[in-house]
Amino acid sequence: MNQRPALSKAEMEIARIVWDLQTATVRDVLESLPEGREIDYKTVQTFLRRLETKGYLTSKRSGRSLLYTAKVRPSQVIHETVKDFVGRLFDGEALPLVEHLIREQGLKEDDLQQLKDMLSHLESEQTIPE
Amino acid sequence: MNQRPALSKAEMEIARIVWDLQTATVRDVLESLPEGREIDYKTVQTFLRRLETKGYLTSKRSGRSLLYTAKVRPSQVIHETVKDFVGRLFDGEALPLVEHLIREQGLKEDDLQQLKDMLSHLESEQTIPE
DNA sequence: CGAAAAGGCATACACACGTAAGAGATTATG
DNA sequence: CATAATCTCTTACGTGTGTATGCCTTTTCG
Repeated sequence: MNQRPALSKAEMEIARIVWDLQTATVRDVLESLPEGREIDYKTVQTFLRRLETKGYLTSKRSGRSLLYTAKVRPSQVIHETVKDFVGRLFDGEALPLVEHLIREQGLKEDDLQQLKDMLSHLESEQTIPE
Repeated sequence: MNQRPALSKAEMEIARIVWDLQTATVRDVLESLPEGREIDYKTVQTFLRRLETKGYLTSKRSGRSLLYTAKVRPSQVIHETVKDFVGRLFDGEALPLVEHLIREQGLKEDDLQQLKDMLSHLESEQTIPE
């Protein structure tokens, strides 16, 4: 079904920036790095090239520089990544992870309320016909 | 706070088996590998040794072989791992991940019900004082 | 008893990763 | 225009990762 090689942590970090910018040059990405994340122009360049090689991005020349954009839908990549994660840490069971998130990771009052709302809504949309 | 080097995927796989067995020899782990996961005795041995070096397990000699057990609470490791994951993929926001899990990953009717129950329960325990 | 089995410890080895330097081309600037 | 700044492309390099081999010792079994 899929079969691009998996993204490493740093690659994911860079990919997310490109997704966010929609289309970006090496420099764009470099400048969008969060405060304090000091990494060389050349390094960013390497990551973008690798992301293209791995099939996650495509590039198009624009003047003397390259414009990178997503080749695979970000949501797709996220989906796969989460799935793999759940698989490896929770035996593929999503519920225990949700449970964990609610109990032990920062879900606040507000979030809980939103979550409840979401669940009620689901109830009405129930059995969404494809 | 923490500061063991992170676990790699394969290391996590092995660690989880040890946690599950509570205490395990190389051979125990080898035999607890899931169907189809063919990996050499020596390889398992290497992983266990690395897990010890990284500070996740300790070993105690028993006869001629070594018994490995958790040195850090599994829940702790899970917690850190999930946190890192949420950090890298969802900007540290747990809610979007929960949302994702509900919408796109296998949460079924049943799970949703359980989830709702859990939420109502939380309501009663509410505002747990630190 | 002597060979095979089972262990440990040390070492290996190819490929992935994070990070970048070097070389060469193009563009901008004092 | 000569020099500095930017870019790309290629190559590098230490460390991590997945998977094991080698060698040595202690058990076990035919």
